[in-house]
Amino acid sequence: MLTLKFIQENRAEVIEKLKVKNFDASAIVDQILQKDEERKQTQQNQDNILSQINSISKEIGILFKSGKADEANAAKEQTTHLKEEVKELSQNLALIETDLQKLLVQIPNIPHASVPPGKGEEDNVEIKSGGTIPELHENAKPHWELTKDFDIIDFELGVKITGAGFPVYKGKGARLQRALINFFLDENIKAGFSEIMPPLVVNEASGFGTGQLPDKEGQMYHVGVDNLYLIPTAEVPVTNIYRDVILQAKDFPVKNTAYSACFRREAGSYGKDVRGLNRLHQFDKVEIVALEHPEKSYAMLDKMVAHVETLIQKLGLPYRILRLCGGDISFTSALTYDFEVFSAAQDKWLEVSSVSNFESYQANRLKLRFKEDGQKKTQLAHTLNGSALALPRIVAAILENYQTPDGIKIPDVLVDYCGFDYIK
RNA sequence: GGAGAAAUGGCCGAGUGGUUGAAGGCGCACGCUUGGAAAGCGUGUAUACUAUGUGAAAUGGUAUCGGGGGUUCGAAUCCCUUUUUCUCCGCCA
Repeated sequence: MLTLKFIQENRAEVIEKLKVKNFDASAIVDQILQKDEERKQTQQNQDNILSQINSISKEIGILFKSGKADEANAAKEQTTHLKEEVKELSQNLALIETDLQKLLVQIPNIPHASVPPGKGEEDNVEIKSGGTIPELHENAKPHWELTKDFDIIDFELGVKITGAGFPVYKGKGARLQRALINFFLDENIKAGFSEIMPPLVVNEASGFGTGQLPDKEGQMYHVGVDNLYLIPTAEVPVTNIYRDVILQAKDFPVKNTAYSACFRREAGSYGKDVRGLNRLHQFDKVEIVALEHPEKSYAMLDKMVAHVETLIQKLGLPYRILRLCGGDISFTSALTYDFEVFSAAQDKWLEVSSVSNFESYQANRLKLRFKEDGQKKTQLAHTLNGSALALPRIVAAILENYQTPDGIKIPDVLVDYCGFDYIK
């Protein structure tokens, strides 16, 4: 979330810039500013009274020590009405603070100046493309037929065991999966990210820290008995490593990568692009997460985008990079680049990565701060993350684009990881 | 799952109702000392909100001793609750 201070000092700018995200912040910003005034007033009153009580208490202590019990007992009575006042004020203050919090959480992150205006995905701006779209043979098939023909991914079996959207990877299909995970992790490590194996379930505080809670609650699987959530992305546990942490400026950049299974309920998205591997409830993804100094976070974003691009290039897939418009960018992001690969048999672009700079929006929720050398003041760090990469659609594109009349050719970089060069 | 013990600052560790944001030590920073270093000496060393205020600073108030709640004029200290850790028992990949 945005900091109160920022909203106070940049009221007009906040409202103006959020228009790019098609969000009218004016009413809510005013409510926030008003609530905060209330909060300050109430807290000042409370602090004053507490201060009085504290000093009376000290006196009482001294009186008792010097044997003046009578005077001490008399002093006690002074505090009774003060205590009542404090009780009321603190209850009030708690209410005001929850209200304020609820309001603050409703304001999306400010989009970066380069975010194009727009309503939806049709307004995203293509900034780069690469690779060549293959010419497929006559009998080319979409991946959901290929997976069946070669018996490498079994969707029906997943339905039996769990439900729709939980495929079972078999034989070379499973092996390809593992190969991709290892390939991505190794490449990320070479690019300076250090590997993390995080928990796959997180608590409420972590869900809040990265912005999934409270608003996207319905998108996560919830383990009710223990009040835990299955992670929708490794971003959640990995970024939360740094919740309530104060770094030194010299610690930057912090770069982590993690493979995890990801779980998404995808409530409300049935019926649209859900065939085969296009949209799953459980899928594998390798994530990169970076923490950076505010002055350097956009340079880091560029590096991350360039790195993700090399992964796709090494796999030999046709791709394009989009700068998301205000209508398509996420609530918490300031600037996002999406990567899409072209899946030839479906004749369709599939999103395989989303690389974002959240600036201090997540950091504020996380209380992730840093200190400049020798400075006492803390500042919020910037957080960034991206997929590098999400597997299912990469697999879909590999299967479709690399299919030949003789079977599916494995991209060169994966052959050693797979231990085979064709799926026949 | 059952029984017991514990949780204090960057770390170790004292502290069972009264000027305790918290002894002492370590670490760290700065200064003195030195040809330089070590040792020694001195000073400093949490976070948030807030008031006054500044070029920067500084000073005051409030809160925080795992989390939440309570008792009390006053809580690190007493009570309740919750989480985590350790030990023992049970179960188990």
